[in-house]
Amino acid sequence: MPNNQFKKGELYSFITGKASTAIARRLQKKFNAANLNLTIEQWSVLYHLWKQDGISQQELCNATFRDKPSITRLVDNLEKLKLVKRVSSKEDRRMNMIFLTNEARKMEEASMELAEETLNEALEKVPADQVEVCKQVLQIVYDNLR
Amino acid sequence: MPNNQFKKGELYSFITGKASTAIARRLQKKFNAANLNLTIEQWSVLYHLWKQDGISQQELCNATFRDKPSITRLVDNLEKLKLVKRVSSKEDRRMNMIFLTNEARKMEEASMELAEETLNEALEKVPADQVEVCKQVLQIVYDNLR
DNA sequence: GGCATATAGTTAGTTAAACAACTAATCAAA
DNA sequence: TTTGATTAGTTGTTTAACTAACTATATGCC
Repeated sequence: MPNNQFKKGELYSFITGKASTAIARRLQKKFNAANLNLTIEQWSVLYHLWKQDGISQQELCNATFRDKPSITRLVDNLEKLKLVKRVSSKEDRRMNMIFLTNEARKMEEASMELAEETLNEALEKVPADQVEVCKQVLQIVYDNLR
Repeated sequence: MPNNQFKKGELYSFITGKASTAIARRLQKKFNAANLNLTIEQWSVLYHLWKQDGISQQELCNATFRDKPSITRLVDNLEKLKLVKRVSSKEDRRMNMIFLTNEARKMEEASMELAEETLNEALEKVPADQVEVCKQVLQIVYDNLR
């Protein structure tokens, strides 16, 4: 029984993701306090667009680990906020290429600073090598379940 | 700078909790396949009630790390499913004590088995000592942000 | 007793996730 | 070239999270 690492009563927080929920809530509060009118989910889409925009909604699905309806609605809301624009592709008219507006580009620096700040608060007093192990475990978990 | 453990580009999955999302989705699929008509959130409430029922909604808030409106609605839906009952306390009439029905008690064993199964799949190929480190890190993160 | 304050829970409104069913465009193969 | 399958994206429905505003009960203090 090589993998019975969880006895009853220990599995709750692993499944419910208490830690990542707490991180997301803290970051959301920082956004609100800084008058960054963004949800964490919207930020997670912009995060990938800041690295490269002009990608399709399907590529955003893969990058953000969300399904297509979720991305449709997130892009809807980001468009309402005038942070992105849908441009239908000329090569394949099924596809929408998603582009950032200048407004959205301006938000990158401030929001990324708040994200790093949040993670540093979250990881206070955790030795770097343990953080590394934790990251690796979470990556394996993700790969195991895909 | 003792805590700058995250360079840009590494923080995304920590914040978005990709791993715990994947675990929850896998467990939900197992519930559906087993005709357990339960959401993961409903299960997370039952999880605490199986340990002890007859507790207040506020105690459920603390146990499940949710706010009061969330618990109100979860209890609403669990009541519709006839899995719990609200009984207003005689000592303090503001409080609802939440009790399991027999129906709900019957679901404990099967659902907990599926939860353990899910975690074992998630943690396949992860050495037990690394799982331990990961759990400790996530606990510290949670404590740091409370 | 009466008033302020705190606590328990509910309601309303917005955003998002999951799933199923759908449209439209593309591609592949007979 | 037309038919069938695949891919990209949208829409509808249910469940849930978060905030703010609300009701009702309890408590503490004068």
